[in-house]
Amino acid sequence: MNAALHPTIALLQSSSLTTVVQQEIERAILAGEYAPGSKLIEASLAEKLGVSRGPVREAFRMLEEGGLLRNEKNRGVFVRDIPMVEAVEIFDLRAAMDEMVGRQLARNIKPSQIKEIRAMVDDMERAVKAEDAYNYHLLNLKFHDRLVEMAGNSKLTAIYRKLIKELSLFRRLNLADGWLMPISAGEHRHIVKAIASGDEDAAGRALFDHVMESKERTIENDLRRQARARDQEAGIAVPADNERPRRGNG
Amino acid sequence: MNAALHPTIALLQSSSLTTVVQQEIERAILAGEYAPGSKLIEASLAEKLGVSRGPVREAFRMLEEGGLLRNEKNRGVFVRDIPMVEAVEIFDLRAAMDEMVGRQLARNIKPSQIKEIRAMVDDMERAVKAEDAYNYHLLNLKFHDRLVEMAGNSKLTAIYRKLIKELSLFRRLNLADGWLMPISAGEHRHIVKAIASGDEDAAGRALFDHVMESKERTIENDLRRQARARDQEAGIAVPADNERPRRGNG
DNA sequence: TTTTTGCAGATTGTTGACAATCTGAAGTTT
DNA sequence: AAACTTCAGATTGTCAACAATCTGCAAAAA
Repeated sequence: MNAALHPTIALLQSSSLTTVVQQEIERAILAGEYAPGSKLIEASLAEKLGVSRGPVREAFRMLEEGGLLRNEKNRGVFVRDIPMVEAVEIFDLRAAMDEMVGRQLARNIKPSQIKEIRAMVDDMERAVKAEDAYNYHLLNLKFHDRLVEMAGNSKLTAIYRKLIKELSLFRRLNLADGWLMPISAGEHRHIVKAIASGDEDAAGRALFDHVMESKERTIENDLRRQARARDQEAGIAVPADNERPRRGNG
Repeated sequence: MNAALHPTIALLQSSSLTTVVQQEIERAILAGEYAPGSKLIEASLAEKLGVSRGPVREAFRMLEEGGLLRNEKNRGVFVRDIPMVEAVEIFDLRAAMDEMVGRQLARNIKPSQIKEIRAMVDDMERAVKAEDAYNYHLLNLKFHDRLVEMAGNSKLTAIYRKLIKELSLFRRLNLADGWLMPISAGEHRHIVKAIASGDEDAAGRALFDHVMESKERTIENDLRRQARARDQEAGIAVPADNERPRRGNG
């Protein structure tokens, strides 16, 4: 009888080799094991994972549609390298989505949820004091993800997460900006306060502005980085990136 | 050497059997040739399209990720049937996106573009006078698509189009509401006016409200429909014809 | 030297075959 | 009659082989 799906059963039903491969490749990419621009070879991956090329190809098509890979016919698939303009576009989109989230939460958030996100902000401030940039980064991702999730729009949540994944391919943000942590942390506290106050406009604006600030920081960071690269290029030869596709204009 | 990709060459480079199959299935679904909930059989489709099952499976994975198909392991893929709650979520998301579009256009739209969208509204009003609901529907889609496109955020455009496709699987909106055309048309004229005035808030609100109105109409439509179905069920047995592609109202 | 041409190996695109699983109907048992 | 079992046909999951295409290098030509 088809009774209430036991979790183990549900797991077996959903996981085919294709989905397992897809998840593993996605994990590896997001973990930085395959750098943006690098090429993924079907046969090698298939062998490494102990499957044939079929499931690998299917996983490639999923990740391609998901925005993590780029495919050039007869040449191969590459980890996508998000250009600056696209990162900016994503930030603008995120800002609109987060504004929507803020307004929604200001209207409907429950006391227990307020408590939860306050605790997250506390965790982040602890990370700031400990100057633990990496942990702060993780907590920051979790904080925003949780807010979106709390807004209760599953479609929004799904798309938001996709965007975050793509943005994580924009490695240039590098979060070397450790000195900005206190600013970001302060904004987070302000966001929570605005949400808790129930003021839709304030909460929406707080989140919108926060994302836009983040965007500006990223842009400045990138400009500095480019300048530094140009300076170096004047003296030393630029170390040619490995495995860059030639004909690519993604 | 690597001169400006001749269009024909670019076409051949991008089109593999997988992509062709993917586009054809997508076209068929959006044209209503496969009803939501109906099952797609790999072998049949492969034979019909004159290819083997491999490319069909790869296309399935792409369309699955794209939100048009649903996969159940060992059972097959089905055209997704968007439930009411998800349609509502999409409307809410669209509203936020369209608001963003409105604000952006109010700031940056060019005179030639204003002229263009004014012409589109004129076309729609002609369709209203002719009581041509189908054509109005197409023009309406085109109008909103063009606005989003003009906003100049390609990521936003891509996601917006995906959402519209999914929404089109929510057949229940039926656009039997021919009598609402004049209202919708009036809102369109108001949107253009707000954009042309350069008032960000007004333009954003005009588009936001327009989408929300559309959402409300869809909900009411669905409630009426459910009520009707319940009435019928009291007397006649409900014909449960799943799994049958129907030709009909496109 | 510089450019062109022509392989040989590597890699992707496609296919058909086989294995695993599901579906539904018949028959069997209770 | 209702529930359980069996089983054949249909369908999906996976694999390995073959075909088409690309890449890089070396020989030939300018």
